[in-house]
Amino acid sequence: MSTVESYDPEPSDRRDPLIAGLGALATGAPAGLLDRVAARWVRVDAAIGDVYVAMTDQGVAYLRAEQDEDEFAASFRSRFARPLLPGGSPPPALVRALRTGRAEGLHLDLRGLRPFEAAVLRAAATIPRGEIRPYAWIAERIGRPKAVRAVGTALGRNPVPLLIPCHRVTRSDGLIGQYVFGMPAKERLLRMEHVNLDEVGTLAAKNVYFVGSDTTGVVCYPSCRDARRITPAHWHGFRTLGQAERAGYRPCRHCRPGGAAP
DNA sequence: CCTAAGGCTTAGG
DNA sequence: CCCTAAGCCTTAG
Repeated sequence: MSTVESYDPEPSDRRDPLIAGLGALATGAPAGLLDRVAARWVRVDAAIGDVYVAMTDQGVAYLRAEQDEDEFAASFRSRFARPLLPGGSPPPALVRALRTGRAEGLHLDLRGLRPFEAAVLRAAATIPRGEIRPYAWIAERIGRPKAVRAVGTALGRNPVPLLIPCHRVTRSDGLIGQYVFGMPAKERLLRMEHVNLDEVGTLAAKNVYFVGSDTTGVVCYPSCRDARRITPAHWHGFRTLGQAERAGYRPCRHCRPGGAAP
């Protein structure tokens, strides 16, 4: 910190770096220091209703749909050791992200996450709007194929839901799965993003979890944008990825069923 | 530091 | 089809 470096200690301070450091803190704080320490909260109208959002100087750090600012502050403090101050009006980029569901380019402050959690969220962030992937897909992608349940736990702790679209992660058996804001909200969000949940359900009822085209020999998750273009005459459903592969299909490079590496 | 319990799951019986 | 327990990261104790 420039304050500490530029501080000219009194002779008596010279031997003790701690005293010198404390002294530096006592001299004038530079403008902006407060915002490097404190977070600011704002309220934004999101697709699921009003949410509270905390931002640091690095970006958006926390988003929750609490009842009021006190409740939000309490949940923020139970997780972050940093003061929370009122932040005025929300940045346009944030408002846009929460209204459109497109968070590209928005800065997030994800410091403090465990490496596993960070990996899970990074994978979740790659799921395009309008598509869904299973929890097991994330587990595969991050190289922990059996940590499926831990993936759910990590997503449940997503500090910035909506911005990192954990609602696009659903169960392998075709059910929606749990969600921080509740299952109904998850379903509403997905329908809003034009995920055809009715089709997903219909297929699941028939034990179809993968679909392929016999012209391209490519197999996809049903919600994959490429799967939605398969001509009915060439459409084939599969229960497992293995069955599709045995039939000569290879995983789609876009939705990467099974979590295949790039 | 260690153990236990529990969570936005899933495969297998 | 329902039920169980494996499996694994976190956190509470």
